[in-house]
Amino acid sequence: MFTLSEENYLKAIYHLELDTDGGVSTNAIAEKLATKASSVTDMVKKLSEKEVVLYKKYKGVTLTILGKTVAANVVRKHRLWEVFLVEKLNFSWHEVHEVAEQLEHIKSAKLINQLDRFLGFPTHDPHGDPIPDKDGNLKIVEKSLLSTLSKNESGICIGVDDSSSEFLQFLDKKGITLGKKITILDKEDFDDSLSILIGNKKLSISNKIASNLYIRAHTGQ
Amino acid sequence: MFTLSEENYLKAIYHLELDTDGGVSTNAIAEKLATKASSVTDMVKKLSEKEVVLYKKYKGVTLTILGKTVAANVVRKHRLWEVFLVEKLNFSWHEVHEVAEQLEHIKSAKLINQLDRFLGFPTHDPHGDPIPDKDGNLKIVEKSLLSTLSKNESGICIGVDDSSSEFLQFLDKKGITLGKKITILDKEDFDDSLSILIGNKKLSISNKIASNLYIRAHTGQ
DNA sequence: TATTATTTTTAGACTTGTCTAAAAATTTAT
DNA sequence: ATAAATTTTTAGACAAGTCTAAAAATAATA
Repeated sequence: MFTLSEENYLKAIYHLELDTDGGVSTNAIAEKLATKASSVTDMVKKLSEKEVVLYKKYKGVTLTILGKTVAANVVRKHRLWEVFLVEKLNFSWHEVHEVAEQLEHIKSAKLINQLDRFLGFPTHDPHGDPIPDKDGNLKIVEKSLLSTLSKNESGICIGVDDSSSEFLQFLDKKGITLGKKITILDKEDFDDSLSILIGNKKLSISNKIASNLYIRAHTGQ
Repeated sequence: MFTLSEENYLKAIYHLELDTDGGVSTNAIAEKLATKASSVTDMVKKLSEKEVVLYKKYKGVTLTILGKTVAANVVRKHRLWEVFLVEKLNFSWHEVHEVAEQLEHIKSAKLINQLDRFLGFPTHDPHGDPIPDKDGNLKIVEKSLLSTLSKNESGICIGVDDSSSEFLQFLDKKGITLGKKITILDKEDFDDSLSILIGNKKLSISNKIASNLYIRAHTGQ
């Protein structure tokens, strides 16, 4: 069994490994968890003894198969609870993270399996991130940033890169939600801003926004 | 804000105060929490400084108004989650306690208010215990033990005293559930066992069982 | 390659909540 | 009312997880 703190470290390493090649550095973990490098070293030794990470001094850490499974399970719980909060308890997508951070540590296999069933076995959380299955595997969807599309191309909005509360609230205000079709009407060379069609509305969005929205390719019109 | 441990102490004292006159003793708290008296003394001092209990050395503790509010809120959360687990996730009433012990410590006012609404503002948990309202008040129902009824009297089963997993599973097996009408057909002087009518079934139950079932008076036939 | 800068680890300390063993207070019984 | 038994508190220790400051290893730069 793992403590709350251990689970948080495993989750952080799990997320960091996704966009790092080679081991995850002590400092990267420290920054992600808002803690000190010395604390990370201590914990990483503990996790290494528990055989959930591989650790070589000064060389960073990687998750073992076991560690990856544990971490994916925490992520699974986090995302299922987010779905619950949004679908059943009328939370907005920018309100769920803080509460899900607590709920993800509740220990009960039956609870999470029944919750999964109750929610209709969802595959993605409210931010468009995939929900790992019971074995920790997640279905990869080929996705691209909205900013990489060309004029007249279109796609379905499937997720966000930056999931800060401010950004999510901004999207709410503009009416940009998951599942909507977005078409590039025009690209402005001057500042890389975009003119897009979403639903039946025309919007102008900055490149910064477009670089934080994920799109699934959408063939046909 | 209170730590998980502090909340558990407050909840224990809250429950113990209900059937104690005068302060709650150190040993009673220690027994309830399966800890040592010396640990209780330490914690009680801490709680006293936080002004949630009144504490006089060697004289036991009582909750302050603030302490009672905090404790009642933890109990409220525990019981609402129990309702959720049984009504929405198909848990049996003997499976809910352990999970609710974890869920009761999740901190989010919105979460618990929305959960309350989602469940239809229930007044009692699956064991028949009342759910405190937002201010910590609970509606008292005049209830009596089944064992105190006389021959030919009847009432509605509204709760259990002993909520151990074994007892609850026993009740499941016998078909004794909350809300059912129970009529005393006969009382056996020899061993104080009872012959009862529940639904359209006749059952013979021991005095021990009858002393753990709460009944609300039921006028009329 | 030698030196500087950065990253990582070690060493020692602190907090929370717990424990054991012994001392002090209270209660019970003779 | 004094002695014995019980309860409660104190004193000191320990584990988990964190921190600061200093040392060691690695990486970057001249």
